[in-house]
Amino acid sequence: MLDDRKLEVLRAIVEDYVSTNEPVGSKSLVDRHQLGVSPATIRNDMAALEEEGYIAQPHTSAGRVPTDKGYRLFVDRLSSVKPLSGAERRAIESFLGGAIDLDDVVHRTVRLLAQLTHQVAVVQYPSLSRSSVRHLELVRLSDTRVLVVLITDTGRVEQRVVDLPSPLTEEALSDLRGRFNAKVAGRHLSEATSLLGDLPEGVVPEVRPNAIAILSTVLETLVDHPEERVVLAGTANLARSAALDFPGTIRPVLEALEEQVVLLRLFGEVTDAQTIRVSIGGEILHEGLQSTSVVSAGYGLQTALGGLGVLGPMRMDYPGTMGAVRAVARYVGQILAEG
Amino acid sequence: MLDDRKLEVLRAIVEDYVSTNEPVGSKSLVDRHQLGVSPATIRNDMAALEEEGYIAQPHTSAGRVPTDKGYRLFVDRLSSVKPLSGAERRAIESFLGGAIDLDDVVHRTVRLLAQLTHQVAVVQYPSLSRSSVRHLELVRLSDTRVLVVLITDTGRVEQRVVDLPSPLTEEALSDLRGRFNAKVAGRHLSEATSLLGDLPEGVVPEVRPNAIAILSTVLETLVDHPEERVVLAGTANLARSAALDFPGTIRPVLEALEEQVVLLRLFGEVTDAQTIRVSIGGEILHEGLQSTSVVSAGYGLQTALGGLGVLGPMRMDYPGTMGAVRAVARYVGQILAEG
DNA sequence: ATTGGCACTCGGAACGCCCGAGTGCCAATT
DNA sequence: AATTGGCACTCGGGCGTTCCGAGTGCCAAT
Repeated sequence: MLDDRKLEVLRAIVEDYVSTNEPVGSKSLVDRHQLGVSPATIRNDMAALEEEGYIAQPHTSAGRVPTDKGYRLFVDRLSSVKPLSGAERRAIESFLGGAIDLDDVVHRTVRLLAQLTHQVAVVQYPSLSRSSVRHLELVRLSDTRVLVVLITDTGRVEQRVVDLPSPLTEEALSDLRGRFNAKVAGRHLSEATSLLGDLPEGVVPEVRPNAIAILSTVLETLVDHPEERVVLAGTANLARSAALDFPGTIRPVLEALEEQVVLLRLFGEVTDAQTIRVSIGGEILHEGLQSTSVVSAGYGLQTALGGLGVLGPMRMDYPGTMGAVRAVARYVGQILAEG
Repeated sequence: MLDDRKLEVLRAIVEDYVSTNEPVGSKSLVDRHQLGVSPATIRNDMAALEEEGYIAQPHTSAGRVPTDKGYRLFVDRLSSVKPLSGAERRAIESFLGGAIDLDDVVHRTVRLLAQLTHQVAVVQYPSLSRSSVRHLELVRLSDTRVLVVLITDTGRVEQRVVDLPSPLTEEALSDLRGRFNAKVAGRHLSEATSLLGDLPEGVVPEVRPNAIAILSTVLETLVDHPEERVVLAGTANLARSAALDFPGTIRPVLEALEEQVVLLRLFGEVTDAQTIRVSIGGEILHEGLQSTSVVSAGYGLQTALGGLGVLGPMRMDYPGTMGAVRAVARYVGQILAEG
């Protein structure tokens, strides 16, 4: 049904529409591309493409615009990820290289991504559940209050204050600290539940209630319900083409961006690193994001530590954006592995 | 020059314009307010107010709109901070009460503030320089790498990895940890520079280079150039009245909101808690924010730990917004003092 | 000092008009 | 069967015109 030329026409339509933001007609298509046929022929092809649902006209007597389905076909079969230029690669390297800690890495990454793609960038902190424990510190605040500080191999630091059922000496705390670290240091956080299960049994009876209190805080808040965090940048980029690309206002988009839950679903559901995912328009199951697209990837060495990517209007330079997201994801993976 | 009735007219203009978003004319003014005089009289007063620069007409034959100067007079002399309703107070209390750590307090606060005021909310993390040290932890990552973790009384946790000039044993590190904490625990971070200055002299010569390395990291990154952080929420609120309140697009506003430096200048320059500051339109020395206003306050017990507030269009409910900002700042101060 | 009267201004909504890009269809051509 | 030139048709959007009314400034009267 769709011969090569029709596909070529679709590609041309997508490319032209992305760059001009105007419905593209048969005449301008043959002018701007070497298709070797007349406008009338293109019109026939366009009618076929419209029949199949790849393109649509905003109104009669207007040019054609790609539909969700059209963009999807374009991304899947008509384009390839566009590698970054050498200058861009070097810029990424030097910009991310200067980071001093995890917060800094994440914030630099998100700003970089926003600047490279001219879209809204989102970066998830390395997921706690996929990190391992570097160190677990217990700090005595008072007789009956202890600060639990968990540090992961990716540099995340999580802390909670625990109110103890009974006073605890510095020595007993020291002992607990040793026991905890012996159990979990270097281990995956997801293993922690089983590893720590029998910990209270080892300590002397008087300390046991305190050990349990601390343990339950660690397990509940850090292991069972780990807090996932995301950071974003470049929201101003939405306003650039707002009137053109978003039906009424950009309000619903901004609202969606404020909901961590939504962002986590869009960018956090990654399992393997390296793969670039693209979600287009209606494929995104969120009301306010029906006219946006999301390009996301996991970062990390083999298993993904977290997700990152960008969100922008459907009318987006997919090859370029995918290239930028891929490149940034790779560098971030590297950097986190080193640090 | 400005008798009582003229001031009353100005107040009425501001109130009407804020609620209707339309230039207000002499006729509708006497209709909506009990001024006891005729439209013609009001017109004379308006001419005087315009002469003095408190109001302006968008174009001939239109109603009047308050100028920056008009809003300023309104805020300074014609309005008072509006206390929150009991329900609102209770909502704040219960919402902020559930926070589990500093991150949570800050994020809840900023969302709460955005929701109460329907504006963009900004909250600064407690400034490092105004916090005191709760604990300084040194974690040995390898023979020559140490992780420095600083925990403040407000719950902020800062961390840096230090590469050591020579290997360091666990015992030596323990010794250093003790010395550091003895010096600075409970002390103000701003005092740290002088307090820590002679620390290396106390340690055995072999460890001294390492002590200096750790010390310099602590001083440089945490004391001399402390990282100030801000969080924002409610950017979607900008889009609500975007077309009405912002000349072209909201883009420059969104851009300004992405610059930490700008936000810190607007919200971080607070010295005392409790005072509510209002900056209106042109008073804000930033290009993109000429048609916005900022309501900010410091939070903390007596000296401010940090700043918070909201940013919105100049056409804003100042009394209500100031009331919300004040109430939230107070609660946050309390909560941080407890935790 | 206040007020009613009055002429004047001007932005914006409503209307009609026309242009041109773009389409679909069809008969002719290869 | 695919391609093409020709042609009538559609319709959104730009443009000029008209019209309305809210609002103003000024002035003479109170």
